[in-house]
Amino acid sequence: MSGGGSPPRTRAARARRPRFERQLPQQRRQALIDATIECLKRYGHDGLSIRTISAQAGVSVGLINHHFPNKNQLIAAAYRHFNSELVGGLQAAVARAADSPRARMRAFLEASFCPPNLDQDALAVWVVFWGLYRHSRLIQRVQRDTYRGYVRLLRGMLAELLAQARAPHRRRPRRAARAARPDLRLAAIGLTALLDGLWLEWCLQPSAFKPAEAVALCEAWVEDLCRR
Amino acid sequence: MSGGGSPPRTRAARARRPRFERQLPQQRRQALIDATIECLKRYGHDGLSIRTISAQAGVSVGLINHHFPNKNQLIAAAYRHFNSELVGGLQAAVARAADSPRARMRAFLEASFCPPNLDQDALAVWVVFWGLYRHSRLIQRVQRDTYRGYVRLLRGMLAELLAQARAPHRRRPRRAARAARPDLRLAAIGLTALLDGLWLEWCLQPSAFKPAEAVALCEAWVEDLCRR
DNA sequence: GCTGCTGTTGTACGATCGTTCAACAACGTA
DNA sequence: TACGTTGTTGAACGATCGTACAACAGCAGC
Repeated sequence: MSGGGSPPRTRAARARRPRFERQLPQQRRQALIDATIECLKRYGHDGLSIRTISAQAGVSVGLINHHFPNKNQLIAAAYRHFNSELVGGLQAAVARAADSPRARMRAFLEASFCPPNLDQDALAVWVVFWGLYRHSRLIQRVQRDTYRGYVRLLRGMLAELLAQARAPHRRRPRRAARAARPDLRLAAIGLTALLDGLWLEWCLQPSAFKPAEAVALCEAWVEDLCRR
Repeated sequence: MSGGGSPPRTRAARARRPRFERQLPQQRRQALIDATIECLKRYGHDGLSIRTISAQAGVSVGLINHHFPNKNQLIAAAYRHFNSELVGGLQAAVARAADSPRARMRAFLEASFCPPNLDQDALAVWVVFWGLYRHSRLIQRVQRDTYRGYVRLLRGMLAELLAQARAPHRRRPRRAARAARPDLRLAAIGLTALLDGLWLEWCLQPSAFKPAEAVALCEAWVEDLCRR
């Protein structure tokens, strides 16, 4: 009770309680991006308001326009961060795995069907971003930039698996190599679709199946592909 | 100049140009629902405004609240309509097909990968609805009601196919029948995922592959499933 | 032609939106 | 300790949002 509740009078006492803390632009920008994603998780599309985000970040309404030219740029930056977190996490999981094509694929699939990727809140965030895609060139640009890394990762693993599955046969080496190209393209499309579809389905209704079953379905698909 | 531009004076002339046309509530409700979906296609989430929708429908702002208790109810009604159009269209396509499990499945897949279902605008509409899902009990209710019909349709076709594939073998009839249950469940989950994922992928990037390739990927998946 | 009902209009209201900007204040520097 | 830079605040602005409501008007029935 010795002055804790009453406003301080001396300069020293005032200095102990600064009304705000200055931060480096880089840190503050990241904090605003994190707040944006948190608001999306909590309130969906309605969370994309300057006042909601600034309250979540614990700053005033004017600060956002000091660090970002406008709201759309902040949203695009949040989308970029969200995307790179996903791709980076998957790449790290693959890098941690054993040095076998099958083990790498398994690590990729298990990371895809684990938190924080397999999360209902995460789906809610993705879906709001997708809803902005058609009418925002900024979002389109981010999507184009980040999707490339994802496709490259998945295609690389599929190519390894297919090469390994075909190598032992040693039949028609030239024709097989030529025919493998369109197969790889369609295989990547199919696996991506199965993966995304299962991920979507689980998030919409987590009780429908277990994550391990989703991994098994994907592995069965890859197995059938290699056997063909 | 004989009175065409000047305002009419007689009652008969006035009667020729009624300022609006009264309609049955049922018709007007449907027109408002159609306008809502059209606005979603054109403007995305920003199209979900009373003024945008009423302008699209060619009515005043007040009319929406005369036919719907509030905006959310209109959106939920639009979601219900959009869902039933999809499921109804697929059911009709299956009903038109030849009386063979394989032909029915093919009709279902081809209808899934044809306009008006395979449409970038349609995806934009779906995605906005999904973005509302988490925080709107109305949307959740509609989803629950309509998704049932879709699952039943797809499960029925898969069950036919699996039964036909296993019947000729005539082996372990009892154990096969018992083991078929979990297979059917997982099969429906997997096919739904592949279907939705491919549909999503095509809408996001139509140049990536042809609709026929998507159908082929699904049929290959079903074929592998029956062979197992 | 008149009346009654009800579908329809359009203004009005309070709330909230994104953005601007002058003033404030934290903190490195001299 | 005083100064200057600049991250930060918060009131204010005009625009737009969803909804309410009183007045209007189309059209059927008498």
